[in-house]
Amino acid sequence: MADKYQFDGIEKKWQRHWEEAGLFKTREIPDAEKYYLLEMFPYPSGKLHMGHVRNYSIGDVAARYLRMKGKNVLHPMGWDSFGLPAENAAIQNGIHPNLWTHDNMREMRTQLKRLGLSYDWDREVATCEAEYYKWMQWIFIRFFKNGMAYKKKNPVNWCPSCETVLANEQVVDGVCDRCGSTVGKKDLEQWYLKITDYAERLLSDLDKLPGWPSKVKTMQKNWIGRSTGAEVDFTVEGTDKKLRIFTTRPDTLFGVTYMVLAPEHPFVKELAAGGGQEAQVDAFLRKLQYLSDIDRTATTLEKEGVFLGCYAVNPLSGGRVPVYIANYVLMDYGTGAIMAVPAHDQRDFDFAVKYGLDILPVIDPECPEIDLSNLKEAFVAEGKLIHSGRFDGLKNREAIGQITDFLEKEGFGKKSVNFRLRDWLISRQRYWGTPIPMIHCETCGWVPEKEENLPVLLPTDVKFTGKGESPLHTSGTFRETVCPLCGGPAVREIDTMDTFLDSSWYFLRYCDARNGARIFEKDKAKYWMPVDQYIGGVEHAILHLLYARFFTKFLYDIGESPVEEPFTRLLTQGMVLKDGKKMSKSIGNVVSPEEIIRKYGADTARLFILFASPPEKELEWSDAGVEGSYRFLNRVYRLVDEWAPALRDAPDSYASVTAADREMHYALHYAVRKVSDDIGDRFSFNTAISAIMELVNAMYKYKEAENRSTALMKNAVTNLILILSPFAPHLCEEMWQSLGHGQSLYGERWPDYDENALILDTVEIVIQINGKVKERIRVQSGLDQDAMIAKVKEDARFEQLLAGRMPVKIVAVPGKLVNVVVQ
RNA sequence: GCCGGAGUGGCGGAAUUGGCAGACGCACAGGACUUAAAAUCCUGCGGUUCGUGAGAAUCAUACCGGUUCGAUCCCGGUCUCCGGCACCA
Repeated sequence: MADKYQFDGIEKKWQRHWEEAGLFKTREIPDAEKYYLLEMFPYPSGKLHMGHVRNYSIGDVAARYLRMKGKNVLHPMGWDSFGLPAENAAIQNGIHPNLWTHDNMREMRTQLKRLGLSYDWDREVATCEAEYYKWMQWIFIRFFKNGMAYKKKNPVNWCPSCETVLANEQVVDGVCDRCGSTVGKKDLEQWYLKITDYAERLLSDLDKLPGWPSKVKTMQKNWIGRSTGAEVDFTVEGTDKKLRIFTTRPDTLFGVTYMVLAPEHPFVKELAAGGGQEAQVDAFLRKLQYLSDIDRTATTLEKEGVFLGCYAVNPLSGGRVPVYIANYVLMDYGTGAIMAVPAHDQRDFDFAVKYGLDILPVIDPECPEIDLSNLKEAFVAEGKLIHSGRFDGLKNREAIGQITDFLEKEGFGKKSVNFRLRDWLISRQRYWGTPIPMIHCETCGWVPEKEENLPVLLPTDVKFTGKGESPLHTSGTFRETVCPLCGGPAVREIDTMDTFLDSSWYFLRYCDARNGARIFEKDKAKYWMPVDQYIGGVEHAILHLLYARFFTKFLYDIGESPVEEPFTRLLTQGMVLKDGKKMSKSIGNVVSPEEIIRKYGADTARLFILFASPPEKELEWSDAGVEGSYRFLNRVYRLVDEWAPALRDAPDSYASVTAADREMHYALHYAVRKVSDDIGDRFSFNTAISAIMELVNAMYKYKEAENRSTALMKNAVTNLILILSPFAPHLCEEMWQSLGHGQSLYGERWPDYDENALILDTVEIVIQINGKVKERIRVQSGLDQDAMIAKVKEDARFEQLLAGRMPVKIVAVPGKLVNVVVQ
């Protein structure tokens, strides 16, 4: 007998067997209960890391378990294969992104297969393939035709030396992180998706997702950021112009002492004209131009602004207030203009102090410690209205509604809801992404490509210089085309799509991945959707998961998606750490999955990564822990190896005769129940594995017992292999075969357990005095409270425990304990 | 600043949410096997005090308080760490 099991041969043998037998291919079977299990597909960076191993091991255990429970499980895999790294490789090493990406996909596919993951590879998708992005373009055109995609001029970060657009992350302290030049703004036409039209539904439908972690739902709620308030019109003195502002605090309207417009507000030029402040305004605007969006909106940036030279009139109080522009007001939230109430808003307060503007309290804190005539900071808590005309004396909470109603009645304003969520800027001045299938014609404007002409293929004759706009403009063949409407000369959009679009609907495509005629057959999507369980990193809690929900809702609205919410249950797995830190090349603490698999095998890698920590928590990598998991699998192997010959011809049924038999019988059924519950209900894989370890310990003990039953041992070994098989599938197949089975164990059903086996004749109960454990006694099981108390009173040690004190009260918990309360 | 989450042995974690705190594993120690080592098997393993000893007492789930017969779990406060958002009017 070999000391250690030969994992390498065993694992490769069964991986080949599964592939050749097509064991994990999935069809729609109308009568079977479906289960769609999905892990987030990877970006093909080239090598699998431990985070992938963890993510896909979690999913695979669930998939294998559910199949054995008789579910028709869809478990697909694919590639989020457009993106910047491929293009950087092209710029640096001259490798075409397409080649680089496909090499990486091949490499990683091999690694995934080496982990023994039970995917249906026939449904594999890669977002960079024309057969996939064709439908991405089709969706975009649907967005456009439904008025959900629009083009808008917007300032982007532009490096004058590199001649390229920069992402916000590439602008550090106002300079280009590649060449150090000062980054400026350039107005470019960019495509947007109107995700804000869905803000309300994206928010309220979170309540329909009880299977999501509340943490993720809260993050999405905050991101969408719904605020209710009012829009109010202020007239600009001496003109008929109305300045519309948004406020969540209409109760403070009488405390407005100035107004502020965003520097980009369309009225700025006009209002500044003739006010005598033109030069200052101009200088201020020029200064802001050189700030990146990130710096512009940083809280640390000092509030700054200039007087526009004009005044506005408060519709309620009739008061005349100066109009400013300032860096702390944003054009793309609300109306791009605010009323400033320094007494009750800290930002306005800071600004007012700096520029010597009036501070007028209109809410009385009714607190003697606060001196309203000399505020040190804005008062933002509750109170009663003062200096507010007819609304004086109202609680400010009530005043919000009453003042809003009054504004509406008088035509000065209206109720309003605002979201923090912005429309989704999807244009990327990049090559390796889905071409936006739009064409610009001088006479017809922006026109979508005809659907029968899709896909708009990415050209291959482009240069990767890292300079200029989108590399697509260097293609000699791509840009020039004809207008789909009028047939006149026209040019194609050269920007590509944000890759987050590609990953916003791949789960739908898996339902019918090879369909060349449609995005997917709706019947097939109807069979599989929604995804019953989605598993991935928490870093996607906001963007990816929000975008995927948005796409699903849109596709639902246009009659394509059968569901409104894509993912019923969500598991966000924790990070894999080494020495308390995230594994990273720069720290040099990366553990390579390849090496672990070479040294210990895939089964050990899977087992360890699931045993070391619950799935949602961070996982501290431990080489010693891996050794432990490896030892355990060897321990199982030796046990089965020793017994297999004797078990082949042993009978299946047995009677528990000895005490050891009864213990073994109990341990077996306990383990089956525990593992079933832990995998099926709780996704608590670490405790499932410890339950299997306990079973193995019990079996080692039992095999030394006198008069042990071979039939009982056969039952124990058989069930042990079955319940371990989701975690260590290769070893379990091998052991299953060694018992004389000719077929894969993945044709087997998950074992049942017998409730009766878990009922013991006697149970140990605890005697407590005042809640402290004093004694344990064995009583027959099933006793009611009175019988338990009687048993305790009979016990020889009871009087001794009381030590002469009188019981005041006795509490009994059936099957568990009796607590005697004494003075 | 605002919103979440978490603090349990030397370590990873368990206790399926009010009922025996520390399952299972790692590390460590002792024993068996071995010429020896590795591997394997068995045993022990939170702290303090008492006892030669089987054992007994007592403290212990970040800290302080509360509710309860009983709190790792519920409530109030404090501290620390982690995550998200961050001039959103």
